[in-house]
Amino acid sequence: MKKDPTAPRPRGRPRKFDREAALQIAVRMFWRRGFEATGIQDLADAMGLAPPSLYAAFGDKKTLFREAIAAYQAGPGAFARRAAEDGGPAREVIAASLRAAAHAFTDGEHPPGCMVILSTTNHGPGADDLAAWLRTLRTDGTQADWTRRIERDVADGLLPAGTDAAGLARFYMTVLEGMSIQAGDGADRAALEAVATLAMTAWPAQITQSTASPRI
Amino acid sequence: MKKDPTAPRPRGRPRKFDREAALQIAVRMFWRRGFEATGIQDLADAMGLAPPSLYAAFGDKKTLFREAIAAYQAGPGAFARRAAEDGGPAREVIAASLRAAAHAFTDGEHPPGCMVILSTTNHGPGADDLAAWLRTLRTDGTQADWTRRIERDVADGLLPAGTDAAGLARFYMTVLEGMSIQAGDGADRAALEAVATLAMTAWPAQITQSTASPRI
DNA sequence: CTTTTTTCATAGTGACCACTAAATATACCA
DNA sequence: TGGTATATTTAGTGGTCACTATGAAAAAAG
Repeated sequence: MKKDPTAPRPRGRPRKFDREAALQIAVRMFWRRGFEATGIQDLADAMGLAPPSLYAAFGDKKTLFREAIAAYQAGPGAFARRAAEDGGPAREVIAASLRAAAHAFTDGEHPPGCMVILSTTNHGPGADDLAAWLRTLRTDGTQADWTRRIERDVADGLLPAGTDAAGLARFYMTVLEGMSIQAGDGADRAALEAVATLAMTAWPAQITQSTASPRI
Repeated sequence: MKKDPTAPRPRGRPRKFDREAALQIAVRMFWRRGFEATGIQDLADAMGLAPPSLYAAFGDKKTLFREAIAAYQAGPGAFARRAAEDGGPAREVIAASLRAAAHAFTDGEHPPGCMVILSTTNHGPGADDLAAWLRTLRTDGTQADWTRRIERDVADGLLPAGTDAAGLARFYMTVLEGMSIQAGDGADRAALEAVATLAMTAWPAQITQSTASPRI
């Protein structure tokens, strides 16, 4: 991902700002204020550039916002994906995600809460498309992934047959979404961890490992 | 609350619109789009008035917003207060609140979710005061009320000594806040009721009525 | 050197924002 | 009927919005 020092330099005048650093500034502003309340002028000022340089580097405001969301998901918002990578049972994955969220939402280095959950909860008609896109990131992303993991555990006999996988996944997504608002309202790390722990006590009775059919 | 027909009519030219109906329109617009994404022009158009009439009747935008929040709390947002009025144990009050929320958030007559939770989650620097006010409505309102009820149940012996009342109240507020986002994302009434039911399974083991000291 | 390519800073564009000055209309009251 | 008080309509105010036309500056290529 680093740039190749042997690569030929581009032809024109080199830009005098760090595009990646400027993108991180956009992430933080959109994260804290949302899409509509963040102005191009605010972004350009914080990045130390004039608006034309911003437009040349990132395109229009919606394009920049989409890239900022992608950068969030690849960086500070990667906690859920990382928690899912070990491929363990759904209960472990979700518990780890909520714990990681409690940590990430209160790390002091970033705005509180999850950018995907918070940054278009309010929007005018001009941002309906962005709001719909973020909604699919929530429901077809994390929540659908959790649903599939729970279904797999039911198939494996780890959870009772008849378990409402979609409902269970929605409950934990609801908790994650609420934790984002709580973080914005000032809840500290211990408070969010307590919320996560309490939420996990709602998990259905697991079938003991001895009676469950092992996964191949 | 109805106007007295024997009261003398006011002196000047009577206004030709229904102030209460106009306020309800403002409630719905602020509820759906939030404070900043709702324009005075949009409000005036929807109410069928010109901006000066709106300013004469309601004052500036922030004042109208505050009145809209008050109207929401007195009307569609009164479900939590109503659920609390019977004065029963905290578990019943909170369970009833979540059930009522699942119903209210999906009644089809109003925007989805809770206005107090949703309408300033994104805001620019110009609305910091409104956002802070709504935060106090959440944390010092419903959440603090639930905390006091849980503390009372602990004192009454209904819940184990050492129960983290503030943490338990925060957990259920987190669920309520998440339900608001889920409602906006399209979760239907049955889905939200399932979330509420699942959340209540996290309630700590109650002490049986026979062993608990009765409330005077 | 000159030419080409890209970025830069200046200085705007029209559209919309919350909000209002001024004139007119409609009520009550003396 | 005239005076007063309030509401209404028209037509704006300055400010900010996202966005850009223009030309100078800075690099590589010839």
